Amino acid sequence: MAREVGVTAKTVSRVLNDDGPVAVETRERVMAAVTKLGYQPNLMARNMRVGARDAAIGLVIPEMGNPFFGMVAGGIESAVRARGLTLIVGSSSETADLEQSLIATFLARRVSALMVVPSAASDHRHLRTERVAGLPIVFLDRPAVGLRADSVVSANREGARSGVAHLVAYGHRKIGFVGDLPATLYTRRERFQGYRDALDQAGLPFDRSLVETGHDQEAASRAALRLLSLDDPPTALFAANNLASMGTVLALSRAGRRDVALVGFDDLPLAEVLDPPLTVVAQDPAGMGATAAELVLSRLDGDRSRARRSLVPTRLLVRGSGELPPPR
Amino acid sequence: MAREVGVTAKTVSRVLNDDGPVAVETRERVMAAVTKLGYQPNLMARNMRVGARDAAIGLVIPEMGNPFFGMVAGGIESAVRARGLTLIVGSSSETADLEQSLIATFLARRVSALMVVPSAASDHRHLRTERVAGLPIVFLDRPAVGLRADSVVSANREGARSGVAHLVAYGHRKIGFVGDLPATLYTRRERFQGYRDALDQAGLPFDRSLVETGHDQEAASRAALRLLSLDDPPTALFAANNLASMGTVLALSRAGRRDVALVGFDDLPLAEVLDPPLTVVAQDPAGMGATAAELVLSRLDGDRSRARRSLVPTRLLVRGSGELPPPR
DNA sequence: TTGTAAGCGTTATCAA
DNA sequence: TTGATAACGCTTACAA
Repeated sequence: MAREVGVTAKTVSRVLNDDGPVAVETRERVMAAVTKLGYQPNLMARNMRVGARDAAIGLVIPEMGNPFFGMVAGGIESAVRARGLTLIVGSSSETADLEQSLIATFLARRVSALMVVPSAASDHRHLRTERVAGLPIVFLDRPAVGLRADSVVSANREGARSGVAHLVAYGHRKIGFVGDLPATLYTRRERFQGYRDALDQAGLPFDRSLVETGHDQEAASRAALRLLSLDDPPTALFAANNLASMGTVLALSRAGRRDVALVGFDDLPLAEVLDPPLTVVAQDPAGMGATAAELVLSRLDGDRSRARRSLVPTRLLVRGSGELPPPR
Repeated sequence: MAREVGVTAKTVSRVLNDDGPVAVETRERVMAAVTKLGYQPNLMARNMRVGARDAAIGLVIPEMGNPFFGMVAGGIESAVRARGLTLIVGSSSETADLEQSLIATFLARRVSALMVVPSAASDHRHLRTERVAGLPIVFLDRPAVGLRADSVVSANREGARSGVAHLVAYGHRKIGFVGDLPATLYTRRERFQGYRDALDQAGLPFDRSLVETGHDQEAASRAALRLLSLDDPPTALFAANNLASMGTVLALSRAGRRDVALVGFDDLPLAEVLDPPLTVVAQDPAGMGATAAELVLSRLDGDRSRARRSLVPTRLLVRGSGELPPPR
């Protein structure tokens, strides 16, 4: 395009890429034309010729609106920015179909790497070809299904165990579990295991009726209310994710109950201001993104070691709601 | 690539695009090879040949972690998904430089449209060329600077006015303003104007000492505390964005003050559970994203009418904190 | 210091 | 129904 202006064709390329030698006067004429025409070299053409992949990382998350994934994306982006990589994000609405088609789009686009927060029912066998071809693929928050691949997940089980053990340490012997759906979801299962671990370690019996489930804030709220209206209700609750926490807080607030202890998994913005302030097992979403990004970068740099699972530690933030003693 | 398998070259293209006539048997052989090799046509090459732009929309936001922008992105994405467009997101960290370089990357990538939440100090004159070339460009949350272009923004001024008028209606005559930084930011200025509008309409004097500022939650908290410790302190506060709201709530909670009325701009997740529940002027981030997306789509469909500014209405959510009367 | 030819993977055009 | 050829905008390799 800019070749109309000066006189040449590929000299422009030389100028723009600081490639071969260029006469000062030529360079200036070219640059002038470039700024005048607002010329932008076509990246697609360049990549195709060079055989390079698109300088982008494809990220699939279940839901854009969820701040947890927003912070994950933020962690990735800042870790990756220095390398000139941009982030392409798509949301799967937690469905396997959309996830697949997003991944297909990313692959057709020849992204440099793939990062996926798998939806509940998805399967990743079809990515084997790409994996062996050397495309960096990292799974976030939940591991891959049917594929050995890198993954970065929270210390869900240990975190949940510590949260529940905290309640046990304050004297609770009947502790309700408010989980999300579907119950087959990796994080849900792991955190549930942590809950059981804590009970086992304390020699407390597992009571199936103390487990309730809700897939959004309102449903979680109802789930918490069901637990509280049992004949022999729990004296403490453990909420297994941020929506469950919010729902449970809502339920307690509506019921005017300030006597029920509560520990939530995942931190909330105003946790400190609640009454009582909310004790949580905090995750580190930005750290998770950054860890995954570093893993991807090392893979791009040629690290071919075998797939690893990275565990991002959680932190118990003691604020009040988890330290309420059982009534007596 | 798949041409090794069958016998042909561009017949594959015919099959994959349902183009010319293809023998049933040929089609089957091709499809077989495609699935066997996991073949994905190279989108970059296709776009280059067809002269089409990349089927992606470039979105620049100031901060990934902020749920407000996450919801905006979500609104865009779902509105645009049906058209087969994907979303490319970059964050500018609220700096003009990064914003510019992100935009340049998107342009080099030949995105089909550009959506920008401008950072505070940026200027968009350089986008004129693209605009006149017909590239859809929409500014979100804040309008463009130095460029006539489509924009979709909240009804900041009217929303703020109604929030402050609400406080006035409950008898307050000294109302503090907790804003964010920089004070030159469009949303900040508009909401401040709304605040003044409400005072004017009520015949209340404007008092410069009742205006304080903080650029994050902690700073906003300190700002609120400064207002409360004035000799003649305000009986009500208006917080001009979500961070300011959270900081103010924090300050009131720490100071144990339940007697100060508060209206926040932008809703918060647990607003309902706070004590007192938080009255807010709610924005509609997902709606904002959807509106912007529809604007872009109509532009892509050839709508060349002149640039328009779309105002997304706000909604006053009455919950308690804004209805506290002044002490007497 | 600059130009020429070729080719990246795809599709439009025309011929077989 | 299929193939050959050229072209999209760029860069590599080599020649001028």
